[in-house]
Amino acid sequence: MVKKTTQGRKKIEIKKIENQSNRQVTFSKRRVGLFKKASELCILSGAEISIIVHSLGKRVFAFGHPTVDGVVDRFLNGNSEAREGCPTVKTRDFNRHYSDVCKQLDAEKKLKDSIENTKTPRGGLWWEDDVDGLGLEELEQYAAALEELMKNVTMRADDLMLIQNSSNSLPDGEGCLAVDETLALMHQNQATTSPFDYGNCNAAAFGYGQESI
Amino acid sequence: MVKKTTQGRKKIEIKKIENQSNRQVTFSKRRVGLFKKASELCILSGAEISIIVHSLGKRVFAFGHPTVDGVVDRFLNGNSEAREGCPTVKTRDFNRHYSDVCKQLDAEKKLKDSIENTKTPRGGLWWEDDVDGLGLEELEQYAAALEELMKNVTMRADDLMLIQNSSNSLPDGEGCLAVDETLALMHQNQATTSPFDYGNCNAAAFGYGQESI
DNA sequence: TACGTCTATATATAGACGAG
DNA sequence: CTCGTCTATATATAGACGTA
Repeated sequence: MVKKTTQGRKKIEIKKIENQSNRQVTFSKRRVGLFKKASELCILSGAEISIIVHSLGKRVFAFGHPTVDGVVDRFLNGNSEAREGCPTVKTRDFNRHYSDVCKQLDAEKKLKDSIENTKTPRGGLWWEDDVDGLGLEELEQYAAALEELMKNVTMRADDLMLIQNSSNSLPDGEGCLAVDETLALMHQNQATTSPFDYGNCNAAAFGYGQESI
Repeated sequence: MVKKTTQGRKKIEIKKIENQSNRQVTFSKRRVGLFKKASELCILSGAEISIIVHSLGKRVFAFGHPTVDGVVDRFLNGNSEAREGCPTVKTRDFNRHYSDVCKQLDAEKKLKDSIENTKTPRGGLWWEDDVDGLGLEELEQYAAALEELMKNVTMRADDLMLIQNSSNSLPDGEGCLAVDETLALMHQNQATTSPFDYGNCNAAAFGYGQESI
């Protein structure tokens, strides 16, 4: 019987791996692990997750959850009228302009989605690897997803400003009531804080060299 | 000695947790775990990662690696001239328009960054929890980050289309050489495929109800 | 060089509780 | 309810190899 060659998993320090080869391997393995975790979280808790990983070199990996489409459509074409009547900030026309691009991308995306779905029996989830250089379709989808998130954020920011403004300039809130209701419906507030501390995160030294990762 | 109350970790099936309470708990725990993994991956492999998590209810959680700023500036103000001379698709003016918004957000973000950094000694990493309802500043930052990613994606897509176009309409690529060089420099191609299979991912049933998560 | 596989071990975490 | 803590176990994965 030969000597056991593997002593099992070794403990490693969480700091940049200097050995290029090891780093590449670890990156691959852990990326898979991360995506798997994300997948599980999605399924278990029903959350919507998007992960974008820029490797040092050039690769872009992305993970995302089920068609981020319906929400987009709702936001773009749906009940956005309720917000139209109120004095919003400059983000509004940005949103409007954004709609056009989204439309275009959505069109292409929808087309490509059918193709993608056929070759991804998993259906709900889509992952894209090595986006640049190959997947124009994936990029479209990826972009659309980001846009959706973006819009969400912008909208929320817009909302907050709106609230802020209304409470400042017109404390009575007359004429903006509808919006406030919409907001309350969209996201009922619930403040909590959860501080994190993942060790020496600041120790991450970035070197944007021409690595092969 | 009392009877052992915990039999340790139990195996669970990867499918949507029906029990609302359990789901919430699992969501929190696993989200932390996911972020930690991401953090480790960032540090170990020196990658740049952004994670956006939309919980079912309204919360938005985000994780991101060191200031996604420098890249933005480079993309916005920097060497984007090389691309100006070539026939690009409609995404160009979108980018331009986008710049304005980015500028504004960047301005506010930069201001808030200093504040944020003071209260986050980790420096490199930033996380935002419970964005809506509280952090207008965080929203700005979040939005800016998304925008950056968005721009990356759009740009890549743009590039791909450009390449595609040039190879279609002008196979010789005359006049677009500079761009191709830029592209090659930006991301030297390297095609690989890594298929994934994380079990029954399609089993994820989404219910966008008014849950408390 | 770049990945699957194979251990043995380092971690993540489901469930149960206790504190707000 | 919403979270930290505490086990005991389910997973992830660092190294080492075989393969393409």
